Amino acid sequence: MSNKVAADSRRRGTRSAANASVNGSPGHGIDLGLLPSLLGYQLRLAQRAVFSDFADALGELEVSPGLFGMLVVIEANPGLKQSQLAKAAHLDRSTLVPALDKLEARGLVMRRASEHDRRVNGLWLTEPGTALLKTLKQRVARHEQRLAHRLSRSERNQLIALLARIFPDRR
Amino acid sequence: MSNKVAADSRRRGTRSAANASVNGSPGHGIDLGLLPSLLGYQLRLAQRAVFSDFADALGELEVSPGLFGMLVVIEANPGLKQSQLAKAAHLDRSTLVPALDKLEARGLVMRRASEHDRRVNGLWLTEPGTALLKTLKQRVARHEQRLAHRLSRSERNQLIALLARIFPDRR
DNA sequence: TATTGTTATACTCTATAACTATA
DNA sequence: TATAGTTATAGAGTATAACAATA
Repeated sequence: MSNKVAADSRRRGTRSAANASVNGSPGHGIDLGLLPSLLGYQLRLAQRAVFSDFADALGELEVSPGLFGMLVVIEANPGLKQSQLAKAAHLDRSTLVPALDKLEARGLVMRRASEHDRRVNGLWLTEPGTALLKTLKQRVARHEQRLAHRLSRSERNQLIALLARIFPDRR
Repeated sequence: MSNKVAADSRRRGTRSAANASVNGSPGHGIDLGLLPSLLGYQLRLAQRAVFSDFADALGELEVSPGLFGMLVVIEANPGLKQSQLAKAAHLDRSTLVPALDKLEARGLVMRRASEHDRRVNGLWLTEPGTALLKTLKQRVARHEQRLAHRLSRSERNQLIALLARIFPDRR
């Protein structure tokens, strides 16, 4: 059976066994088969590494990548409504509620009912929210540097460009 | 404040507003600020797209990327023990238990107690498990093709290589 | 009727701690 | 004592369905 895997790999112009030792793959002697040749697999590992490093970088500030993104988007679009933020974050509007509750409870974000349409909550950063975000951005910048320290700037830019091209149109 | 973001972007040699319209970013007119210039953000979006396409590709077979990976590794390492599979999959050994329960309940995988050390379960694919995995691999190959249809083969290979280089040594 | 925010609920994925049976 | 597998439990993160207020 593993010759079948090898055959598949040969056809694709990759070699999984070789990959396994070249690849950042674990040194525990387990054969990962075709996994290292799969985009989805590499993406999952890379994201795991990135999230873990992000958490280290922000440390005691206790802001997840998702919450950081929300702060950035609110700052860039003061007064936007929850449903707009949900769409920008690719989240259901019900999913956003507890996240905003958290940000509001920490005094970083304000919901303010619209005067024109009283169904709507506009979202603003508070002054402490703006201040914290400034610090967060500095840490995130350092995190990005650390992450990509094995890549040249042009490789990093190319990586981002390649990633951005993968998305199916629908998403 | 958004001029600050722009300044950051300028310093980094990227332009987030331009990115936002070039990037597969949403057409809902919300400014994503510096997010599109961040590796972690692009990685998250790319992984979302990949997982969704993976699910479509495997459809009624109802096998997640994680379960697929386990089947591949068990096939490549017949008889490996649970703790080895957990390590290869970057999971706690307790996390593996319900996943294997599922695979065993579906008749795809067998746990067999070792004769040498009765604490150990060796893992094997069943005959139906091997047969299903063959089908899964075909679907995954098509999924990978579909995913990367905007990239040339060399771009795809380069993307995988760049991703593999991001990992911090520790992981 | 449709939209906005909310609640209740549930599902997936993951981890930690404590247990058991072995070694 | 240490290891392998298991259980109980909990915490993110996410979604769907139904609701109240408002348009």
